[in-house]
Amino acid sequence: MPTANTSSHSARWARRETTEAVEDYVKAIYTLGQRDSPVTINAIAARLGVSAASASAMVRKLDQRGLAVHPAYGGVGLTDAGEHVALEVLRHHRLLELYLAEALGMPWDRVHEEAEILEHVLSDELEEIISAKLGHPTIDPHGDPIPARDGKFHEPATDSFADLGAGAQGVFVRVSDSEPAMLRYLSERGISPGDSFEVVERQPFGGPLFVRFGSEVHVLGGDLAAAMRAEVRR
Amino acid sequence: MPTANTSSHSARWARRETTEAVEDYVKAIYTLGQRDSPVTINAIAARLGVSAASASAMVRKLDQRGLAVHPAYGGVGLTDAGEHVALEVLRHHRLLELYLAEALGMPWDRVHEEAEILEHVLSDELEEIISAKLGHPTIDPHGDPIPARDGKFHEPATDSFADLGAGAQGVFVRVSDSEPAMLRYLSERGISPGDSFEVVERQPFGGPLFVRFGSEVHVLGGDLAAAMRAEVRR
DNA sequence: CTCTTGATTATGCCATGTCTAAATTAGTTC
DNA sequence: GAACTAATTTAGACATGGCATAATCAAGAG
Repeated sequence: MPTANTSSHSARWARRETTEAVEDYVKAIYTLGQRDSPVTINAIAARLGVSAASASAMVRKLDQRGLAVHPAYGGVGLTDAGEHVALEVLRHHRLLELYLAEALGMPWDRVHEEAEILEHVLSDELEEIISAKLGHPTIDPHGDPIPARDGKFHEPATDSFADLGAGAQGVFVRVSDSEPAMLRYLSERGISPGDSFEVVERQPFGGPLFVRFGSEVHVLGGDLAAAMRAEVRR
Repeated sequence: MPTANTSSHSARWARRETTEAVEDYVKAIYTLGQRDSPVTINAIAARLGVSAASASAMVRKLDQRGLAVHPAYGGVGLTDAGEHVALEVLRHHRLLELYLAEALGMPWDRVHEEAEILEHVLSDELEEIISAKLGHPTIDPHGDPIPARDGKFHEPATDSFADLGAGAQGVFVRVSDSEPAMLRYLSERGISPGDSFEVVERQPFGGPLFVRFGSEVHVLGGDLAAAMRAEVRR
């Protein structure tokens, strides 16, 4: 006959005072803010696959909880607390990706979605253990930095392949939102995050790119090129 | 403007058609059934820390979903499907415990609660990888069997220390419900799951037991003795 | 100054799971 | 076999968390 109103939800969330959805929103705001500022409600809604109304409502909650700031009809930003949450989730995500791939040998096109689940559930203790096992890495195999436990850090800017011109060189960093199908397609062709490339040629009128990875030249176009992101050497 | 009614809940549960709570109930029914049959609603409620009314309602749902059977006012049992779920969760749990302890060096008094969380989230793929990494173990370090991916298996009966008499010998298997505080207490005294023991003497009137682990004799009584479970050599 | 686009409310729905209080049933005792 | 007790089940609600649609409302573009 327990008197405490301990719903299974509260039991589940007792471990952390943010829900999975809250973490996803905060993460979305953070990553969107990396590229485009200000972050719009619509962008968040699109990223998360919800209606604008829902995003608006949720962002208000984040504001009330002190995780985000959004002046009416203005851009959405994160408070320090919100950024802290975002970085923690991001850290979890990248450590997990790295661990799953390196230590467990999980194929690269799978680690993302697996990490997407586990990132919300990873305890601080386990996070620490994993980080230690990996030798406290500061960048993941994509070349993306892993946030320190509490520190901020500089997330290097990336560009979509669709925006690159001939002659651009750099490192293929990731597929935006890590579409597994695209990752798989690419890996079947020997292209993996972390690979260096050079854009050999670009067809006009939004046409495909000819990109050299190592000695092979591949043709990339359409949604694929748009989704692929590069850290460009400038 | 997505039209599909894809709530974050459904998104979360799309990965598995059972919720965390359902899995907990099924697991509780299974483990309770190991020891005492029939399994009563009250026992489930107590195990899960909810009211009997809640347990009753939930068990009805399990019945409707074809995971459990419970004749009105009768004992609760699992269907094949329910047992399948229970064994899967149990398998997850034990593999995780083993992995966390063996591969990641997490202290024993912590692995249980960590596994309690992760067991609900472990994908089949990751489960398989972990199992392989561990060499497809069939028993966990407690001495408890790890269910095969689909097979049933015999879970050896365990007895509470509180029920043992002088002269009883066996292996200390686990602390019931894995109370971390008790596990910690025991491990500080050099007693771990898997250790062999012999009951040297037992004080009458529900008094403490004197139990030899290796060469040391320890005194165990009260809730501790009641919570400790042994696989007794008969 | 209108028009379009993005943002915000106003409502409502649904799913999960829980609780308390009041029946009801089953089992035990006299 | 009536009465009592313990276990179980209903009845009735509530809280949380999140989403959607429809209809306003703000603001910058022309």
